Amino acid sequence: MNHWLIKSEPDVFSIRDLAKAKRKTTHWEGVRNYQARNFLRAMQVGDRALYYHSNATPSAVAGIVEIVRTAYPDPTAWDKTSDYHDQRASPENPVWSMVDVQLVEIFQREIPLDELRTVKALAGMELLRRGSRLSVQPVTAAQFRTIETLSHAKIRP
DNA sequence: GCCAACGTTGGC
DNA sequence: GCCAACGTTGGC
Repeated sequence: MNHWLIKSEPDVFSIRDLAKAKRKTTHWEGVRNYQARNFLRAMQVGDRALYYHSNATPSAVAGIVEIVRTAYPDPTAWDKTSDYHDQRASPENPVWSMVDVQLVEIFQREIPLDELRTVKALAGMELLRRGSRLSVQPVTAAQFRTIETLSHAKIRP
């Protein structure tokens, strides 16, 4: 099982929106970066991902989701009315992929970015790299566990 | 709203 | 293949 981190702007689709969705599941559409797409394609059913709120106050890891369907064509790519429309895409040549994710847990306590930066065990995280903007990225099992544990801590460190 | 860092595009 | 111009991401 692999671990991941996926970003969403809460103004667009927050983890609470996911909690309200049918079966607490959504299509992870709109990824338009090749590196991120390739990580989507590497996801397996049962993999877990940290749900990160970007462009938020504060930006933070907000919870955990599980991959419940592996990558398949993202139809918003050839939908002219979609914000995610891409000229090059068509049903015959989808170009972009999405997976389905299901809510596992909303953290009792979100872990803000500035706190993540203080945790030694997380020093190698892609998210924390200067200038990093990758919206789908792998995390190690140890990094995943560290963040999960922080979210359950009763007292702020 | 600003702007640094990044990815993509397209001229050459 | 280089690289300048451009558009986007995302922290602040």
